[in-house]
Amino acid sequence: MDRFVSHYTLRLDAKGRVSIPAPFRAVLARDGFDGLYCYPALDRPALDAGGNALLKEIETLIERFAPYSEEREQFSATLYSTSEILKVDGEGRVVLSEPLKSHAGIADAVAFAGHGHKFQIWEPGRFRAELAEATEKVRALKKQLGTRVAADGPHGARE
Amino acid sequence: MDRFVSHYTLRLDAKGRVSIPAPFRAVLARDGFDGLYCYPALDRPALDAGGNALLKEIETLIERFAPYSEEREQFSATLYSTSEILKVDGEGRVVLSEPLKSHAGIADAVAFAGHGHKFQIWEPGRFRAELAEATEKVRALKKQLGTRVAADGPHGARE
DNA sequence: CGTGACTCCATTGACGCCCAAATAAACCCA
DNA sequence: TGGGTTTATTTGGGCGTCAATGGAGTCACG
Repeated sequence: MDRFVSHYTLRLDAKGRVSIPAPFRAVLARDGFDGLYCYPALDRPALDAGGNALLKEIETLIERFAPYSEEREQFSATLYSTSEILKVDGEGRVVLSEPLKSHAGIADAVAFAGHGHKFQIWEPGRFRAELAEATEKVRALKKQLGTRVAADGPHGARE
Repeated sequence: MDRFVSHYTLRLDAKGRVSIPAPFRAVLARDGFDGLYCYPALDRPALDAGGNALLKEIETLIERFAPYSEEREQFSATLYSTSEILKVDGEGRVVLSEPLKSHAGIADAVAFAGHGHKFQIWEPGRFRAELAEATEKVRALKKQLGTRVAADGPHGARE
């Protein structure tokens, strides 16, 4: 599989390290990126993380704007300067920097949530709330769409 | 990695030296440029810095104007004449000249901010302000993009 | 001879790297 | 199906290395 799927909650150790869930590591390995590309999500208290696939998405986003345009400069400045490439140790762990942790309100545990080509890192409590809210909205949307739009996933219950 | 990513704040020592962040040095080494190409950013109180990739970008920019045109002469005069090639000592440090420091308002510390193919050098306080402002604008822009994207794709719902 | 700049060396603190224990999951066989 | 075993993953800790910083020595130039 080459998609980040499901979610996992893990604890930080005394040195601030967290294991990236093994299934996610497998996806990253296939992606071929050395390290973990990570930055604060723009519109929510979470971190976006991934590998080359995520990097490519960012580039595509930036290239929507004309070269040398103010918008483009701001996009590349914001995204590149707030991004970090976290090193992954031999056991598959990373250390989140202070800015990253404070953006997401992370203290001693994190929730990893798959998003297909990338995944997000949340403070576990906030993630539960976000998930509940998002589920509500999706239900409403689905009702709007009327017909069966498939996929109300079977794996929501996991922790 | 061959891009300047993330940002770092470092202090100048009594002799006015600053270490270039190790990750940035690694990118420069791969780029193959001897020294650090540096000039005052045109439209903000910061310095643009980099290696061959930056030099190439400048050339491309100048070539957009017709040869011998007034604009071209002015561009090349401005960019090239205000540029400096800073020497990097054995420990990876540089000394910023007075004109450079005064353009950016730098006193005893600097912030290095990755921009992909180049990086910028800021007075730390100003950088924080600039980053906050740029992030705001990017949020707004992305919101616009998001609505547009949602109309044509299956994964618009997630952002 | 004085001034400044560059090179070289030393300190300190953080970080990456490696090895080991504990926990949890998957598996196999009776 | 249940028990026991094996494997994989997560967690903990110690040690070595590297990066950031400060200072001293050396050379070039005015």
